[in-house]
Amino acid sequence: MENAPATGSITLLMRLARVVYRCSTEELLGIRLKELGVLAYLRDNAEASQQSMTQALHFDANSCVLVLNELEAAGYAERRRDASDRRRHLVALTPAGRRALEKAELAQASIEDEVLASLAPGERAQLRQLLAKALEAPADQPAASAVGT
Amino acid sequence: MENAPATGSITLLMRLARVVYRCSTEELLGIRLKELGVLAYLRDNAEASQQSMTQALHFDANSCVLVLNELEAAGYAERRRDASDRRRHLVALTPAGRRALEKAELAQASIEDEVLASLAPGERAQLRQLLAKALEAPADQPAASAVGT
DNA sequence: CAGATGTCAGCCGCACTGATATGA
DNA sequence: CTCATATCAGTGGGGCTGACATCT
Repeated sequence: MENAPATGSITLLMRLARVVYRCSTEELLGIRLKELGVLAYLRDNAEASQQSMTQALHFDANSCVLVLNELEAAGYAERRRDASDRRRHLVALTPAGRRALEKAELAQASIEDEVLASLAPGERAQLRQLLAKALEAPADQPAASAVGT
Repeated sequence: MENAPATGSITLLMRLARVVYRCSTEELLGIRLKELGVLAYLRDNAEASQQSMTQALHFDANSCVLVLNELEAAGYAERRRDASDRRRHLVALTPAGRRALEKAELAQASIEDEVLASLAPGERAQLRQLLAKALEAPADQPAASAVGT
């Protein structure tokens, strides 16, 4: 009988996330883990607005601003006004940012190698696909604002 | 050629973790997400020492103490001295704790249902297995204490 | 005017560090 | 004395909320 819930996926995910977070130090990556995520997004989405970033990365708008402040100060990203809508900032990766990203991803690969040490290469690829697919969804609905106060 | 790194598993994992964290409010679960993890561990490991908890859950020792303080105050867990080694506390789930856990896991299941909405049931099971397997490993080695200073 | 976008200040929860107490 | 276990206080980061400025 399977009335033993055996620990939900969410709990497992958060455990793994803690392990990853702990291992992903700035010393190893060169930049912070959050910054890596932003830079990776900028590589694939040049000229992105900050709003699209926050949605795609599931970031808080404020976190986004703060990270971009750091990235811009470090010379890794640039904010430019959108000429067609001057409320917006278009964010772009700089060459230095690209280099920092590549370096960070190299370090991250070896971290991933340890964290996922017990998974075979095929399993890691599978995990990656599943994560990517899960994130493709509009999975943000707080699910029960109707639960109420 | 695949020189497009296409966003690492770690980055994806942290993104999903943010989504999960955001959705897993105390209002929905009845308890905090961290507490749920601890209660779930206690269900499967009665009479566990706090040290074994921190290792298994990848928790900080201090976080562990704080969570147990809350759980004990709420009447969901109990700390007892180990008679054979009086330095240790043996932590046990109370009946109330079990009920809170079951309620929380029910809520968590529906959260999981939304977060993983774009995954088919089989894929969710697969994801769960992969996460569990990844956590089975001694994947904690900081990987480069030799890098630093 | 309302609405959208981005920025900033402040609060809270969480992880980590270092110091302390107790017991083996 | 040492080591292990647990506890606590303090610090740094991350995420969130609310107020504000700018622009459509």
